[in-house]
Amino acid sequence: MKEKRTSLDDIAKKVGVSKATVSFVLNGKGDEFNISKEKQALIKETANELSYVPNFFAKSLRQGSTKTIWVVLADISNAFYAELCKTVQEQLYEKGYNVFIVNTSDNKELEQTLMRELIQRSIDGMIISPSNKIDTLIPILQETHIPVVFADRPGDENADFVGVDNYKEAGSLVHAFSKKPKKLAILVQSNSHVVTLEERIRGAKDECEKSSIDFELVSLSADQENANSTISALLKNGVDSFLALNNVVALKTLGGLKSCNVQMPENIRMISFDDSEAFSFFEPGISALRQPIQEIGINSVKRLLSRLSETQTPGEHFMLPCEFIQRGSH
Amino acid sequence: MKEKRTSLDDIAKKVGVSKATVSFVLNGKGDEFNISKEKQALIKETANELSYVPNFFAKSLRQGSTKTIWVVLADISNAFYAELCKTVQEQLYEKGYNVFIVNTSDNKELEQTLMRELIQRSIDGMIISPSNKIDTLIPILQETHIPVVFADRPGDENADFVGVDNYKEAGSLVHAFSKKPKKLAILVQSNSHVVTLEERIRGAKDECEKSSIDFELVSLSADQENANSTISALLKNGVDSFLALNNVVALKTLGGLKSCNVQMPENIRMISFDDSEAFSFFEPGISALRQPIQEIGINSVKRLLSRLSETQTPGEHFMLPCEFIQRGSH
DNA sequence: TTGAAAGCGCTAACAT
DNA sequence: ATGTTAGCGCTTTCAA
Repeated sequence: MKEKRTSLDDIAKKVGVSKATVSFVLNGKGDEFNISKEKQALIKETANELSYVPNFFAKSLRQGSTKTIWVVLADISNAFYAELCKTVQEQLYEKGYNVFIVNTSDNKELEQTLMRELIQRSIDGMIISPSNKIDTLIPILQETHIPVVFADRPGDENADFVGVDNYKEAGSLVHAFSKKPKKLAILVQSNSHVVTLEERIRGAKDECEKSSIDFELVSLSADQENANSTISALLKNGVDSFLALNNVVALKTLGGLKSCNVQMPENIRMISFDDSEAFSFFEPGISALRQPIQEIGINSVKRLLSRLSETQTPGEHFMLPCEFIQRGSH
Repeated sequence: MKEKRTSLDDIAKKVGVSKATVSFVLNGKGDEFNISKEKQALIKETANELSYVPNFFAKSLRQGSTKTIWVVLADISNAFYAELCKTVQEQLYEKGYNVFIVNTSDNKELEQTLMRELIQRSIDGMIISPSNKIDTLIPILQETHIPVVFADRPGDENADFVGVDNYKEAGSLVHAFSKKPKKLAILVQSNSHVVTLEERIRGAKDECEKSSIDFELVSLSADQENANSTISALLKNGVDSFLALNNVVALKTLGGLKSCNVQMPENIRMISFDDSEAFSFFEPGISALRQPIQEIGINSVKRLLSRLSETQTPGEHFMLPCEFIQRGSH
């Protein structure tokens, strides 16, 4: 089966020259080494004939470098990350890099294995949204000197980061409702314990306390039926404003609200942290905070590339502003 | 800066043994080769101390194999593909494979470059949803004997394929409306020319003709304003049933319908080919054909793995059934 | 104008 | 029980 790939040597033998000559020609250095036009043509032709493909590993082993960047994310099925890595991919491709996306499914163990692989493969750089607490990653990352940019979820102080100020933005949303909330429900998913969400919670809470707004922090079940009854209970309990802290929760909240048949925005108001394509098609449209996903991607790449050239700059944190999209639900 | 990584030899020298011994120990074959416990411990310790990380390229070059699979997709920001590659990733990870996702952004040139890279890196296998017409890909793929499974979008007759029967499924949707359409609008995006969509169009058209249903094939602009006026014109034109041929178009259609303030499903009905998380939260819920994304993923992996072991089976096409989700819009 | 040969880091067959 | 050595396929210096 494995009818061995053609190697440089095969071509050399067939043409009757040395490996070196073939290597020169195939790497476009034929003229530089004054190899005769005819010989060059012959070599190229033969390479084609034998459908020669250089061995990437041999090449990498020899030269040490690979034009490869990894993008490591927790959950690619989340629209936010999908959009992010699409942008990153496009940016990097323009610069001649291969980019591989690796989905960790929020599997911390996998993430760590991956970090080791990263070093093994001596890739050029990495953009990551870590699901691990950073402390477990940093030591691994420090063994290597490969540039890493954290996107969306921050690393530590000394690491580059591009994202938004979740604390501040969440806080500001508390004041975005058209009527001051009598009672505000701050909604999250039951399982997730990521930094970004924790920051948003903290931001919303602090702001409520500062402005003496009555609030309740609520975990919504993954099951829609359960979520519905939670929402229903909240309504009975006097909640008139809903702040969903990410797009997944927002959709669940919306479902719950719909099942309770509320008047929005007259009696009940809601805002989502994270926008979604579908939000503008609801009646009323769902007002949402849009994160500058593309800008996050673009800036992550920009930062990575500058890291790739000048090695010794200290880590920087880039906080990009969000935009509040007013639709009708708030 | 590049303070050279520690190699096997460094450890060997420090401990005072040979490279081979170190290699054995570090690969867990210490006992097999009867290397003394103390020496083993010492070697491992030293490796740790020097924070040794094996060189992936050297290893691959030597052994020929990499436990690596590529998943190549046209557009990762499409929920369908995002879900698909999440499933694939999880399945493959369980089997001990590294999976890299590559997003081509429907860039055909990039896709071809990638195919070459694929061969260069002698990865173990690939799952792909091609954006190129297959004829340009097949010759490249045939140069190698690396197993490839086509998911969602088929390759040629001899290649493995896992997906759905777009022709048949689209046809059946024509009959799924609660009232026989007076006039049916078949909606697509203005730009996309992918096989799957073409099949769906063909299926819907043929079925309309067979059942003498008046229909119109409509390209919806990417711009929502334009899309809205298109929809409005259709309504004026007597269209009472809308069949959106993928999730993107469905959302656009929905927006248009909403802007026209129609009564659904009394006067106007709509169905989407492709489900979306948000559909159940509209009023009425959007009835949709759900593709078995997870099953497509699972079966693609299953097929790839069997290809990986027994080499010489002929290509097979797996057509998985879809499920019609009745909500309220049809 | 071309070829020989060293060596990137690793594994495994073959010696001791 | 451990060391020696021959490559894997490629690039590149040095020699001819």
